[in-house]
Amino acid sequence: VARGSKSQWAILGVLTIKPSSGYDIKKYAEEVLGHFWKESYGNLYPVLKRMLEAGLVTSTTHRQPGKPDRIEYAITAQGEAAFQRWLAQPAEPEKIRSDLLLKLFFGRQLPPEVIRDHLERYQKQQQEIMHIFEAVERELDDLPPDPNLPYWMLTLRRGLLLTEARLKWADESLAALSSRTERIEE
Amino acid sequence: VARGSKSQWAILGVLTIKPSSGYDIKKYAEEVLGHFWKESYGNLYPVLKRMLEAGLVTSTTHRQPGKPDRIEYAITAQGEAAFQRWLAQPAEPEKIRSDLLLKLFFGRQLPPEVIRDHLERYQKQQQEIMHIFEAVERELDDLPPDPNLPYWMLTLRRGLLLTEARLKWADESLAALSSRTERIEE
DNA sequence: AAAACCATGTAATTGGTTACATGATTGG
DNA sequence: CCAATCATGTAACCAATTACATGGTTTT
Repeated sequence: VARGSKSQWAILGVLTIKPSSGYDIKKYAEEVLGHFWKESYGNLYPVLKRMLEAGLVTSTTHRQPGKPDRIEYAITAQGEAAFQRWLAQPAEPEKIRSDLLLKLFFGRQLPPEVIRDHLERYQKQQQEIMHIFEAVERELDDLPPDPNLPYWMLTLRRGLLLTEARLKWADESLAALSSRTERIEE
Repeated sequence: VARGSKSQWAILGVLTIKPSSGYDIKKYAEEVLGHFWKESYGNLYPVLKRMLEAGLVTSTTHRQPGKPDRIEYAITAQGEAAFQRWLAQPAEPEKIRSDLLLKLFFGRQLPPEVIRDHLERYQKQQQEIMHIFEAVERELDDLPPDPNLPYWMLTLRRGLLLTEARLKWADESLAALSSRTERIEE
């Protein structure tokens, strides 16, 4: 039954909250899991089909005149068991491949202004992300008590702390860059 | 000429330092770029061949009796130009997909001990990584002056700051978990 | 004697992205 | 009236991993 599509687990996770269509799942992934998980339709729909065949989910089709059918998926007992097993297993380390770091590592071959551009662009991106996190934090604080809340907070906190660290790094890197180029221009 | 194999740029980068065999490049990637870049032989060798055809690199074969031939690649003027162009272009945002965060997000469905395991495993990993960074930092400090040094420091600092943040997160998450489970057992 | 290093490659598979195709409904 | 939302899917492509295949040399 098992086979390693990561997407599978994200999908099952969403379905433990409530039955959803492919569209719903994508939306949930974007809005809620967005800062540590991405899904694309081109992968989502085929994976859902395979999961259906594997008995991890069931589907019910709702006719909607004019619109395409809405296919709602729900997790099965088998799916729940599989999800539980996966949850308990050690997480795989993330694979890292950073375009930006690669460029900076070879940065000597680049004029300082371009390095500055790279860093400032990154800084701006991280600032935006930070604003989103802060907004989400306020939302969660205003939420009615929910047993899931502590776990959502966990992932949110990680986002906040990492983004903070990235901003700190960008700041200090820009500062270091300035002091170096000034010295050269003297 | 261009085409989007990320590996390509890492390879060209290494070759700007000195001509190398596939084996050398892999080693360099592991030892030096390791914390933000991974390469596998299964990708490296085919990509090198394509780059040869595209004129980005040249190759010279050294016969070694008994051993397989050693094929050394060097960057061409064309390769250098292409690398420069790539360096100056905005970096692509990293794609994020965190197994661990996904598990924690749905953590309510898991007994607290298992969550604790996840976090402690992560903590241990990050501690090890931290030790490596600290060792590298000392190495770089002892290095004879090199114009590349500031840029290497840049990437190292990022590793340090991010790992620090991850450790902080793990600590505070474990603490939060303890206080919650204690309350339940009272 | 075993482990680690040097050295290159192929084949199978996966896991996923992007672009394409279609089109009604709702909200500003 | 335009943009966004709802809604599903396929085809082409691709990058990259893993496992397999081979085998001598150096270090512990």
